Amino acid sequence: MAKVLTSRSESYSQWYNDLVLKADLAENSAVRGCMVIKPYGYAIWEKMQAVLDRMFKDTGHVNAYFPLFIPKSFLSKEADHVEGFAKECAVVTHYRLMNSPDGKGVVVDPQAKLEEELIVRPTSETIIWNTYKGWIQSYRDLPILCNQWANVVRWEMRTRLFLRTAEFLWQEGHTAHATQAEAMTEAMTMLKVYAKFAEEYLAVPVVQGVKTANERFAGAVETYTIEALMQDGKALQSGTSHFLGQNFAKAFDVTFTNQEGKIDHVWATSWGVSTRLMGALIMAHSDDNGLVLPPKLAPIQVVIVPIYKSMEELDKISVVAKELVAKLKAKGYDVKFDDNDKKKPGWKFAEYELKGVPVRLAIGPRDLENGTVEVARRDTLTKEVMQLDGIDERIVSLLDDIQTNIYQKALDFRAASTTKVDSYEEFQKVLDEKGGFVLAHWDGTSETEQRIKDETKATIRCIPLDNEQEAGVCMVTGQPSTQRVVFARAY
RNA sequence: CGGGGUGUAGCGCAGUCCGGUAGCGCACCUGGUUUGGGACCAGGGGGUCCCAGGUUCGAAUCCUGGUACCCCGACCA
Repeated sequence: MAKVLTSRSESYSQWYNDLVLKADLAENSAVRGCMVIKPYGYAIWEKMQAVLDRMFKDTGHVNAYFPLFIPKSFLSKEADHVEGFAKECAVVTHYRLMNSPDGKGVVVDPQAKLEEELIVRPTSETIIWNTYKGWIQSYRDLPILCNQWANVVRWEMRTRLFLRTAEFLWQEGHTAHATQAEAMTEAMTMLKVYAKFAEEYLAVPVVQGVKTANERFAGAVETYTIEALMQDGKALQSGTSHFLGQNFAKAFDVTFTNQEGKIDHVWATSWGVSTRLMGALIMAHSDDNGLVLPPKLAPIQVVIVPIYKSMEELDKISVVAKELVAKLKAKGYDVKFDDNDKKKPGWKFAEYELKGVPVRLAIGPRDLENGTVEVARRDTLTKEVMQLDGIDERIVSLLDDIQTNIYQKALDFRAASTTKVDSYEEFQKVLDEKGGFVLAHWDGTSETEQRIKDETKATIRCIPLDNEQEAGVCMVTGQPSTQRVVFARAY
């Protein structure tokens, strides 16, 4: 088979770049740091959106939409928040262009300078809390459980398709509550939603945990995260849920009258996942032949390739194939019968492998004679001839098997890539030679965490929820510690 | 934002050192033979050589300045 991808062993990052481009997921655009998500890639994102949106609705949330632009003054109201985002904000300063005096093209009209500059949202807490102020008077107005699907802009210096782009798509939930406990429960609920989505749909096992102060979202009291492990041993933060306390309520003066008639600030959360999940999906499962997609999110779940010599043969195969397509579609699956006469079967096989289609069926003259069909599964690259009769039922269970199998594979990989260490020396050795999650004792200080980051490039990904308590000493300072935390080099 | 590399047909590249008016593979078009793992033969079309200046009789090639992408750092989801 012609090799179209750099192999993972040769260069993991090059493999990733090749794969995103060759599988037609996305490409770089004319705008620095911004990508074009191509139809095949966007179809995966749409499936993610559909599932997540359902999960949000099922947990009581509603969708709304807030402006792309945020008055500059809003951003500076919460001190930590502005500090966290100031360095990567795009700023709108003018609202009009004019013909260039030299006749070549257009220039910004200096007359059209904005009174107050507008920030292109890097996240929407500020504009939303400014809005919520008008929505909330009493505890009867609470909770507010809004989500928005939107694009945001963070002016990154170095970008990579899906993993870090200047503009990306995401959803951001913003909730307002009467009590601290309720807001905390909300942040947890959404973390669990993300974990469930990652594991059941992306087929990516995740560690749920809380971030350290160093890694916390700017403006949050606590940041909860789901951390996934990629095949190269690096961690990928795949979703975050923040307990914002009363920070934004105080910054935007959002108060309410509680049941006792007293005025209090509102409690808040925010939570989001982005097109970065595409990166997690790609890097968790795919191989040197191309994408491996979990059936639940694959745009095409089953493809049927006819093998034929004459048009008469194709016609006969089409009858069988179209019948099967109808059956599977009736069961809710996305099926494609590729009767394109311009491409040969071998080409199609390679192409659908590259694009990660979970199940490929081939039907040729031999199958018509024998009442069979060749079934190939993408995850294991194995083929089997099965009876055509009842094949739709077998495909349904096969798709389930594949979904389970790739999750199990990722889970096994994570187990094999998780190492407990008790000395700083061993820590560094494991990071360099093996990678993955490294569980170690830490004294709980930002100084030590920063030192480890400076010296090893590894960060604390999270302190797992329900973490096993275990007396020990910090591997760096020797100070007492009550539990191990998860370290890794990360994307 | 620092260091390095690369921009030549849709894609991947050679040509650049040593200046003389652009080539290879794949893809594309036409015809034929093919079709159970990226078919073959024959013919054909396609280029402001990243952009802007400069040097020169002449620039893909030399000089200056931009710009985009890739890799490695710093920053971040």
